[in-house]
Amino acid sequence: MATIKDVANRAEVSTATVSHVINKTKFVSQEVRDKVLNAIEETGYIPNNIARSLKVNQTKTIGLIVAYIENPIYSGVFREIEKYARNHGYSVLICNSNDDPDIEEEQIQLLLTNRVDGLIIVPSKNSKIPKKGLIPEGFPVCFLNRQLSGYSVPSVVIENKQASYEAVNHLIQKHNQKEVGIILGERHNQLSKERHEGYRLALLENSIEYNDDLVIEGYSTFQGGVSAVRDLASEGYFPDSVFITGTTMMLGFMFELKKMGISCPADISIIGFSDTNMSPLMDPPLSAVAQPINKLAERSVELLFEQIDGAKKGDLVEVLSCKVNYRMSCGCHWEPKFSQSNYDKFYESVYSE
Amino acid sequence: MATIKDVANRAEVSTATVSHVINKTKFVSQEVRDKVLNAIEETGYIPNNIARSLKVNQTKTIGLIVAYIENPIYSGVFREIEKYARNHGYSVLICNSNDDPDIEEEQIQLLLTNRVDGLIIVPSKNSKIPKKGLIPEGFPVCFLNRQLSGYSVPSVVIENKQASYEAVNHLIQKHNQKEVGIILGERHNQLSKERHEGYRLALLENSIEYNDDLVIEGYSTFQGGVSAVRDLASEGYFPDSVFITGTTMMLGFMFELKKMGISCPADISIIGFSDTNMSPLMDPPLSAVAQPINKLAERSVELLFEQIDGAKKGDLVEVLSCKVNYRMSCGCHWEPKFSQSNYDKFYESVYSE
DNA sequence: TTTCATCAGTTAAACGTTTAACTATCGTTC
DNA sequence: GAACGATAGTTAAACGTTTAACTGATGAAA
Repeated sequence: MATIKDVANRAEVSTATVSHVINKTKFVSQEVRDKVLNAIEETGYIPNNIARSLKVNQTKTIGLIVAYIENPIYSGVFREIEKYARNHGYSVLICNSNDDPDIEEEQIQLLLTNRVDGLIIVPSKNSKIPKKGLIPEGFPVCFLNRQLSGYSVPSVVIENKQASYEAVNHLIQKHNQKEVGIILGERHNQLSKERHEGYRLALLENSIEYNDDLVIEGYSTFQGGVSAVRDLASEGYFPDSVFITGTTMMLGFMFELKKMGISCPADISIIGFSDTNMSPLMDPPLSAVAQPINKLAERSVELLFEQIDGAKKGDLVEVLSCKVNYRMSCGCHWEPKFSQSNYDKFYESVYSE
Repeated sequence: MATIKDVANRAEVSTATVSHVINKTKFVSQEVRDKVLNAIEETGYIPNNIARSLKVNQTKTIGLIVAYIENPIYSGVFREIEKYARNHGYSVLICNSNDDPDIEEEQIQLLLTNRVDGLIIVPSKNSKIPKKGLIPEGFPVCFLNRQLSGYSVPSVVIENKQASYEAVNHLIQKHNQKEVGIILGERHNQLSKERHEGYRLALLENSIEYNDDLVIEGYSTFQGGVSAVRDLASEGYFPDSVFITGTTMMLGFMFELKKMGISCPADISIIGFSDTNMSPLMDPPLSAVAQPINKLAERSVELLFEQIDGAKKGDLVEVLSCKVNYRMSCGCHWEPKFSQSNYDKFYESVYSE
């Protein structure tokens, strides 16, 4: 493969001149420039970014580690991060940790060894990233969507409590629901705690007594959603509405509901967490909390870039608020209007094969 | 950041020795090795893969360009490719072309400049990758899922005709359907042509007359699926079954069906293309053609590695057969059995937040 | 005519590794 | 004790760039 030397020889100039025309770092006369450009054309020269990176000590690459690339949230986040990064002249090296702390650690190693300029990490659930030793002091890092305490690393997360409050409050105020249940993943989990808090707050503000029987752990599984329906039914009374804090559980819940002949939203109102592109197509179209994918991506990259540019961010936590999309599963009126919406465009492109 | 020199100084050995203990390329006495290992520990040395790549002239990185990372097929393919690559000591740089030929070209440039050792490309729909000039002669490349003719590049694709034949034949033979429709994307499109062929073959073999009124273009859109229902209904007769060759169209079709009060599978049997993890959760659980994601990923990486190791592959086309998963939408009997299946595991992990 | 700034290009060191070629030491063997 | 092979480490060039420092030519000002 041709090098800058080959180009220089062919154009009968020095490598410095070639470098300068490529990078526009110094004025080069039209005549010489043309010679160089021709030589590049003729030799099929492709600049070697590896050599460049070595010399300038930066790779213009950022590393991204996500738990599951197949989660629409993360594939969306990746798409946005990559777009944003590319617009700023950066590439992204992405790794899939499978939520495995060991793989996660290995991947951090790998990315550091490849000298990425910064790291955006969705920490794995049982992350054991050492507080020091693995990642050099002061290295640009940003946590995404999940925060880890005790690190001097900024994170950008979503406002779980507010989202939960909003959804539950909506059920109470707009649909006059008095018995609202909530299906959490695992109660002790940080995310669940925050969502639980928002739930309690909404009850409190509407002077509804808290009833722990209506709080169910679904362990984020389909089966958990199925069981939740049974649990609620066996309590003798069935709540008139429920806020389900996970997509999997929601699917299980809906599935079992249908099986038992309980109709939504007639018999029970539902709001889910994590609005996806499937939501409007469900039966009934699902009302759900939408995570601000774009903002999540944008802010994390920005926080990273600021660090790359030298700013210290400490353990700053940036909290992004969520929007709840109300469709039919909570009892709202909603029209699909697919023809004018962008669903079509989305599906056409994304699911076209 | 510490370099190999710092380590060498601290351990009071040469850089060559340090290199040898890191890479295990030469015997080093226990005593010296320990000194080096300690020095590495003490200096917090992280090997610089950039420098290494420059020297050994390979980056142990492969480039992957997909059309849409959010398409579950491609995020799945990516996950598998990354896993497979990592097991062979390779990283993967992935780019999202958005099916835009210009972005695609730019990204190929970028990856080449970053000296990836090989390239796996899902060509964009209107790909204008130049036959020569952009990618150096003999550079390891593999096309994935879509093939481009006229290039000396191997590809791995799925057997569309066979899949289509199988699905349609199933409708005819198992469910005794005489009028089977097919919804294609665009008729002139290569994929559609192949699927169309499989459809015709199935009819022919079962001595059913071909009727062009039952072949509908849905342009791979949700709206196209909606229209297809209306078109078929307006023909006066409604087919008893239909093979829908795209997820988006299938969603639109199902949506409109429900709206018109046509029941599936009682009134109409449906088989879709592209089985996803949503299929079993649909109402009714969807029968669909499943693309062999793992094989697709594995074979493409293998083909690439063989080229990296020096083999010439020409324009070899590797065709992978698909499996049709028969659930309820075609009229088959099917039991969810979620508790024992791996759906739960999948959803638990992937959609947990 | 001298001085000196500007211009357009060159020289060569440096980035952090790898690795072929080399060296010094120590046993063996005859 | 000479010759030699094995062992364990070192030396230094090379990979393909960038870029500070340098050079030589040109022309304007004093």
